[in-house]
Amino acid sequence: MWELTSHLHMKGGTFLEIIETGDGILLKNAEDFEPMHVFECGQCFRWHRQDDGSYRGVAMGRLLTVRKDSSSIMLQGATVQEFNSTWRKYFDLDRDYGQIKSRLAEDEVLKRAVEFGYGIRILNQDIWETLVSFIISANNRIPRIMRTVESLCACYGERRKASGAEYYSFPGPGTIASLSEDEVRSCGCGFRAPYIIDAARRVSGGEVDLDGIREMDTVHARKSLMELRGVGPKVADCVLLFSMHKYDAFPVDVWVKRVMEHFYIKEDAGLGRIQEYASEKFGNLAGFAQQYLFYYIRELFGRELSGSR
DNA sequence: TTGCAGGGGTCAA
DNA sequence: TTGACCCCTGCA
Repeated sequence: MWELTSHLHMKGGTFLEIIETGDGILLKNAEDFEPMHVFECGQCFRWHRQDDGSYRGVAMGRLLTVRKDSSSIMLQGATVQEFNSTWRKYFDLDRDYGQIKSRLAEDEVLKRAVEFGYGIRILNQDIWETLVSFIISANNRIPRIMRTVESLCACYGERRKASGAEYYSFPGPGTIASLSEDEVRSCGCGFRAPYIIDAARRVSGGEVDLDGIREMDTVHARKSLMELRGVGPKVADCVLLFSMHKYDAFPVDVWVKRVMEHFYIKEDAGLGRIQEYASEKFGNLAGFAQQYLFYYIRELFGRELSGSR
């Protein structure tokens, strides 16, 4: 049953049409949006593929199912109000990815990577959740990171209901600050448990202001994040890119290191050299380039090896 | 069945 | 620069 049409938004020369249906929001003409690419390019850990190919997840405290049919995207469980206040920004829908891709595709390697992961979008995720998730990601693999995050939410998140389904929010810094190391460890966090508790105490106590860090330039924001225990260059760059709109951040993990050495630098290179190279070559699109490259190299060579992040 | 090697960011020595 | 950290997977 279709209801109410229609909220029109300009986006890169085409109109994104937003239609409210009985059980969600339908986005027509949503270009450059492929749920599999968005949710499986390593930027998020609470989205799960369903048997019908849709993805269901909890983000920004809400349960949502995302489904793609031909050229439309269905956001099942969302209202127009939630779309405007939350999902539009979360899915970065006001950005013209077509333009970004054509600029990146001037480079031969990225041309292939962009063709492969054509529907990637960089999500604007909650900063606290992104910080904790990527502290957990250190020395870890994606399936285990997902299990650990779910376990933290199930044990210490808030239990909520939406359209008959139960789900758990991500526990806030105040909640985690009150937990013991054993309680956090028991969720599968391992040696990262003290880092997570330390971050929770400093954030909930006001010593660290995550929103304030987001307002800094990339260099200072990165430095501030790295003052947290368990946050090195890679974790800091992921937080910058996936929750703070710092699109010049270029997270370098083993896969990105491999792809940069193999295709560009042609020899072993340290982190500093790789980031310098990326910054010169991709500039303020470095973060986008990183996502296309990561998805491309991992899907081609890595998936059966590990699933690491 | 068991046990061991390997993977992966950050910290501390 | 290097080993330890926690846990899972793959393979003898």
